[in-house]
Amino acid sequence: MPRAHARGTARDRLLDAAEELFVERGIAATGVDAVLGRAEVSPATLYAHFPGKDHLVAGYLERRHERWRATWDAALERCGDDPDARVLAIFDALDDFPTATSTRGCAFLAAAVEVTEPEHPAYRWLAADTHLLVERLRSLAAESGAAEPDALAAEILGLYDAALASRTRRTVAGDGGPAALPCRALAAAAVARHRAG
Amino acid sequence: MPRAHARGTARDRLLDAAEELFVERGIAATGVDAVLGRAEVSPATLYAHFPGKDHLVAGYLERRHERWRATWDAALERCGDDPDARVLAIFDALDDFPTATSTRGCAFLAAAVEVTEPEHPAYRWLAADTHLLVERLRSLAAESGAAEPDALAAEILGLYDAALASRTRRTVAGDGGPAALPCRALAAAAVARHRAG
DNA sequence: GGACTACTGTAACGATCATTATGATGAAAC
DNA sequence: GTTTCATCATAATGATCGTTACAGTAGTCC
Repeated sequence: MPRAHARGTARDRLLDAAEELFVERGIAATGVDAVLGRAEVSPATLYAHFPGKDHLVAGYLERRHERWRATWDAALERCGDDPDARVLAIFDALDDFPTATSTRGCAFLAAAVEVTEPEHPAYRWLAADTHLLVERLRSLAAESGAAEPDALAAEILGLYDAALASRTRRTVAGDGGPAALPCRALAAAAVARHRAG
Repeated sequence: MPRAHARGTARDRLLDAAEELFVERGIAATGVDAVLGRAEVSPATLYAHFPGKDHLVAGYLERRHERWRATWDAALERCGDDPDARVLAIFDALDDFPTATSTRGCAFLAAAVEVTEPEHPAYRWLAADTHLLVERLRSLAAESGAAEPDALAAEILGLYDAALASRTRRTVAGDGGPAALPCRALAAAAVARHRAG
């Protein structure tokens, strides 16, 4: 067993460091050396686990994608069978998600700014994030009795994106940022409206 | 007069090229050489106009900020004195804005991913974008008779951010993207609700 | 004990990239 | 006509950065 280090395996430490730094400073602005330093890992070990920086980026997004899915799953479990609560569970997950205090927006939309070529190994995870959100919200919207599940799903996703974008806006604008958006309440109203209409 | 070129002055061509490339491929991923090539400008000329790449980024964001403000102004003018239409004018401006067909989201939130240090000469324009949106929407919300102008402004800004985020989502997700969001109609409902409530 | 494994630290390599240097061109200003 | 100025094309410079190479160490397995 390769241990000896107090903070988990080298691979985990690399992904932890990559995630922290990529989210804070951006992917391109973060040198491999910075990741190695924070992870307390030597260069050879990084390249033993990943073919290159591109795949480290992909690994970071893959792990974050799975963590988000698990967080959302757990929030859904807590809702039991209440269809309305289940549609809104995405906002509970947003509060529960590790690094929920992040001052920057959606990590996948942020990565999409820097990873623009479909051949990039991380690109598939950008698509995976949107796919998960769209498909799951559509199912949940349908189960809640919405007449137009696609339209309700788009509204919920819009509120989700708005919540994350407002984090960035507050970060860059300081005091001049927007007021907090009551996403959950607005989403609940949307659910009711879509069932009534 | 220094002309001779069919596409405007060297400075304008530099900013045009920078804007196109930075929006398409990201700032860090775009080399100065690529900007020079598209602008048909020599390196010495670039550094005669800008102290460095950082200031070229700042110049690009400054010009885009002013263009957005002018587009919004024009949309407001067309609304005359109708307070409801004036709150919704931001969505008209979004349609009118040059490069409205952009497949990527808000250029300022995108730049905020890559420009994270407040000392960067472009940073102030990130803040300026949010300030303009927040302050102007707050004024317009108050003029529309909203009981809580800040809350209405936050909702409108949320719909604006949602509209731009969904562009990125559709780009990365292809067919699996979200349905189009009827932002203007949703915003109109929010305006009515805030006056009634 | 010896082979194996996961890892270390440091240094070098090679490519990329922002920036600077240089000398020349061509049109306007006086 | 000469000065001025914005511009050009090309090459060099210097720093950064991703990647590789190398020699060595500590613990596991048989």
